[in-house]
Amino acid sequence: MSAHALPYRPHNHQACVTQALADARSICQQQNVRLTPTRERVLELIWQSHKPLGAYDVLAKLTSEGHNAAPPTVYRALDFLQQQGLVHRIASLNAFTGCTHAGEHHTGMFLICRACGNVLELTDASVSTAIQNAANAEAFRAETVTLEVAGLCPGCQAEKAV
Amino acid sequence: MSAHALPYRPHNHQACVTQALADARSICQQQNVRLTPTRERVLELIWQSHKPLGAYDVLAKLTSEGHNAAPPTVYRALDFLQQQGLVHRIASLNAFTGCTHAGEHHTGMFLICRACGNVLELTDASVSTAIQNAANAEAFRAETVTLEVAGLCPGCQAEKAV
DNA sequence: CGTGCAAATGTTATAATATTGCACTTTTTG
DNA sequence: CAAAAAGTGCAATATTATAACATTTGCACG
Repeated sequence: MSAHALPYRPHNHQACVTQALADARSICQQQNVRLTPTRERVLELIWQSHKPLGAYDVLAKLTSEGHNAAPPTVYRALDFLQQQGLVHRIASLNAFTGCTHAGEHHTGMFLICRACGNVLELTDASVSTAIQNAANAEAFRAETVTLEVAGLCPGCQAEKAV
Repeated sequence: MSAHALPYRPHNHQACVTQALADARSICQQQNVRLTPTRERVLELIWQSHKPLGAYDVLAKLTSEGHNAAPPTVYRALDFLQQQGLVHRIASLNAFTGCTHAGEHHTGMFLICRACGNVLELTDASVSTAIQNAANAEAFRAETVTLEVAGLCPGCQAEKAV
């Protein structure tokens, strides 16, 4: 098999950003919602790496750029982006990360490296199925799934081994 | 099959509490750690229902009892109880719930009813296996899993149908 | 084209959740 | 008993998130 998943190895990250922004524009146009400059800028900031960013990190970057921003500015933009499926909130970190499956219907599963902080978003049918089955067995109607796995990514396991 | 799981139907909840406290005493003794009065009282408060309680809810109850408590009082007790596997933190709610599998090694899965607020903790081998497999497929070493499913419990589905 | 409504943003304040640091007390241990 | 370790009290503060209301912008419709 080839190398590790993108977040875990060097890559032309600018391409990730460009792609994400292009997807976002296209999705918002399809949905007939407005990707305003603030929203687009927040999305771009979130995409600056594969490490989730806190709302106040985003805020700091905005204000350092001269944008006249307050917390609600950022939270509104993030709420919008979440609704459009362009970013995800990582509950265990109180932070936000760009969605790498924008436009697809999916329940994300997040692999969060506790060493480097990078996050890989996956969709795995057998995981989703198992969760649904477990919920069904209790007659529980599942609506939203939060699945976040913390551990060590391949690269950081290697470092530790040295 | 019999009725729904405990949290979702009327039951003698005092028995839950009593059992939880007895388990806690036994576990702490085995682990040779101290279940001090404050820690025990916090555990008991957490167990007052199957609805997760926020740290500040616990704090309010403590102070209303005349206990001279501040936020660290509660967070320390909760940290201790988590370390001993006696309570779980529900990341998506910023709240805490009593562990119904105390003493067992497990990765919990939580079914959280958005209507009544009750939480059911499950262990499901096929879910755990599927998650491990998905992580392994990315060469990711999984350590801790946060799995929280929001939706409607059986009782609240029925109410809605009326 | 303008006017009026809805969506988005600006602004101030505050709520809710969580941690730090230090002093002091209690428990354990040698 | 003395020293070390664990636990607690307490004040301050950090971090995350929302409420409330004024203002501006985009856009459909007359």
